Order: sequence, then C-alpha cells, then structure tokens
Amino acid sequence: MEDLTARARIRNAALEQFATHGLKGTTIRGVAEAAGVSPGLVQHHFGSKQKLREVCDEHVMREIRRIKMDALDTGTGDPGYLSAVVRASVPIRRYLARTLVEGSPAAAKLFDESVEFTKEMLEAPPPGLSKPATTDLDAYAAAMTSIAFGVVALHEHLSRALGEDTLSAEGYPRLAKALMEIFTDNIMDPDLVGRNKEALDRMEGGGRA
Amino acid sequence: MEDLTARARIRNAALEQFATHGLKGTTIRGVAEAAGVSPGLVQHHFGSKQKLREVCDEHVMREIRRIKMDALDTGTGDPGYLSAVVRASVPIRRYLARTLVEGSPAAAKLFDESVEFTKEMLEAPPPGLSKPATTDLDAYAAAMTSIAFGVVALHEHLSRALGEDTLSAEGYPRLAKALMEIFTDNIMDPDLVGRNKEALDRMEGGGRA
DNA sequence: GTCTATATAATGATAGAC
DNA sequence: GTCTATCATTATATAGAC
Repeated sequence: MEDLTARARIRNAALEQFATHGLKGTTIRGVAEAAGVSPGLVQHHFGSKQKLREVCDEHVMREIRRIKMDALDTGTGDPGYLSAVVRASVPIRRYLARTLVEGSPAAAKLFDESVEFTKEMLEAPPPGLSKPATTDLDAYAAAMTSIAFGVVALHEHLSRALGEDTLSAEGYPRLAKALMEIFTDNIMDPDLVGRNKEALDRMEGGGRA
Repeated sequence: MEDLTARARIRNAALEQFATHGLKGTTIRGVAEAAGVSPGLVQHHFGSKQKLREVCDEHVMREIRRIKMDALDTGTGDPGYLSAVVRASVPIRRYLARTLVEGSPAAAKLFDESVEFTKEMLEAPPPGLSKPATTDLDAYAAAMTSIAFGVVALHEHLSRALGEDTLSAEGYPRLAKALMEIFTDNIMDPDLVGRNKEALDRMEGGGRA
C-alpha cells in the first residue's frame, strides 16, 4: 500500500490536505511535507496548485462514478449515486464534503448528474420502489439528492452528535437506519401537512426571504 | 439601512466575505475594500482576523437563536431551530453554510443545540406531531437536523438544479414542499425497507468503511 | 526524478500622522 | 476614528544543480 509512485503519494496527500484545510488553506508546502517530498517536486509533477486541485477533483468524481457503475453492473439493486457516495473511501468523502460547499465545476457536475439519475430512477422505479406522489419531480429528486449529500457534507457534526464517525462502517448504518425511519414513519398529521403546505404557498406568493 | 457605524459595516462586509471566500480565502484587505474603508481601520476595530471571524460567528449564531426564540414566543407552532435557520437572512444562511463545513466552535454548538432541541420536541411532540417509531431517538433527531442544515449547506447546488435560489422566498417553498412529500409518501415497499435494514445491520457487524 | 535556492507577490499586523 | 506607510511572514512559482 506504500509503494506508490511519488506522484500518486503527492495526490493522495493533496486530497487529504484539501479535505482538511480547504482550497485556500492548503499549501504546496503542506502537501509536500505530508507526502514526504520537497515543494519543488510537487510543482514539478503538477505545475501549479490550481492544476493539483483539478487533478484531485477529477480523481474524486471519477472514483464515485466508478463505484456507481460497479454497483449497477453487479446488479445489487443499488440505487446508484447515493450509495456510491456512501461506499467511497473516507478520504474521498471528506474531500467531497469540502468541495461541495467550496464549489468546483467537477462537484457541481456530479451533483447535477446525481439529481438527474435520481429523477430517472423515480420515473421508472425498480422493484420495491413506487413512484412518488408529487407534482414537482425535479424538486423531489433534488431534495433527495440533497439529503444524501448533506449527511456527507455535515458528517463532522453528525459524528460529534452521535459519538461515532458516521463515515465509518460502524457509524454509518446507524445514521442510515434513522434516515429510513424518517422516510417510513409519518409523524406529521395530515392536517398539519395541509396547513404547512398552505403556509408555504402563501410564502411563495408575497413573502419575504 | 446604510447609515451604520463603520464597525457594523465592516462586520457585515466580513460576513459576506467569509460566506463567499471562506476563512482562509477572506483577507483583511478584501473586507476593507468591500466595506469602503482602509485595512488599518479593520485592524483598529477588530484587532485581528481571527477576532473578526469570532465576532461574525457569534453574531450569526445569536441571530439564529433570536429568531428561534421569537418564533416560540409568538406561539406560531414553529418547530424552533429548523425554521429559525430558514427564516434567517440570506447572508446569515450563506455564512452558516460555509461555517458548518469549515468548522467553528460556535457552529458546532448551534448544531448540537439543534439536535438536542429536536430530540426534546420529538419526546414531547406538539399538537399535530406524533412520537417517531424509533429505538434510536438520538440518531433520529440528528438525522432530522442534518436534513434541515444540509439544504442550507448545499443551497448553491439545489439552486442550480432547480433554476431558482432556494434561499429566496420563491425558491424555498418549492424545496420545502418536496421535502414534506418525501417525509409523507412512502415510496419504499415494507419488504425493501426490511431488506435494507438487514443489510445495514450486517454492515454494522463486520463490513468495511 | 528529485532537490535546493531564489525571485516575486500577497497577507496579517504594527506604528504613527491627521 | 480613520488613514498611509511599512515590516515580517508566508505563499506560489521558477531556475538550475545533482
């Protein structure tokens, strides 16, 4: 596991640094130190910090797509992107969490793809799933995607609140079961649902931000 | 609205800069320029960049708590933190989105408070709400909180996917209605739910991350 | 491929004039 | 209170030795 080329070690170190310190907070020097090489070598291999970040971006998004396609190919009944995000390695998910909020073209594309994929799945549901009762499937699919990516983006807070790492094989199932319970039990009275929808409609009309 | 003290204008400009560029990406010079003052004046009023950020943090969290208490006092049947986050001004929510992922003691405290508040609400549900059917109320409350904060954290992606700003009075109701539909319709067969839970239990046992 | 040395730019922070 | 000038630090990026 440690006999990687220097280039690969640098990229992995950069992945971790970008995930921890963000785009601006990550330095060539920091990456070099974490990878056990000189700052000059980082420049030699990747040219610039911006280029290094693009390589990391593409690697992360490609990895998530790869896992998604694997799951679809092996026919595990896997819902696709959502579980691909879940199955990705911890560094990949930590990187994704940061990048989703800092913003990057690659992360935006992945999110959009995921919304589109979810929408298609809801339009032609696989066995065990039925079509949602909504007049706004775009919003429905986007909201679902947001929930799946949101628990990754906020994993640090969730882990602290639950006392265990929700990116780990121990903590994640606990979180996923809770999410499934939220989706399956109906704790809101139909009456309350109706009133809330009316309130939202009023807001859509002439409310404030 | 524009006859604020220079100190307040600087803080508001800093709020916006931190939300847009993050902690490391924000510069004293950038804040000064946005506020229309000299960099020296920023230092004079706040001493250091770190101190400026702490002031912004505290201001944002205090504002969200204030809105929460207002909603509870006026007895609108408001669920508390969740809608407080929603009702906060756009700059406040943009700042919160960034800070939730970059991490700060103040944001962590707000999240933890929100989980605790949600848990207490679920233990003694107000009219219209019933107790959730879960054996893990902590995870249930944390997951609910994560959904509410998650749509704020990912508002940029949601807005792009939906073609309108989900932090605005037009875009938000659309998203909220979709979320309510997700909570109220049950698109998963009980059979599939059972199988998924079993799969999660197996993962909890001896799976990988 | 890998390193050291260095040029150049940007940033946080201080000092002092007005 | 507000500004300009300046310092010390740290960053990216380049050049060239090994």
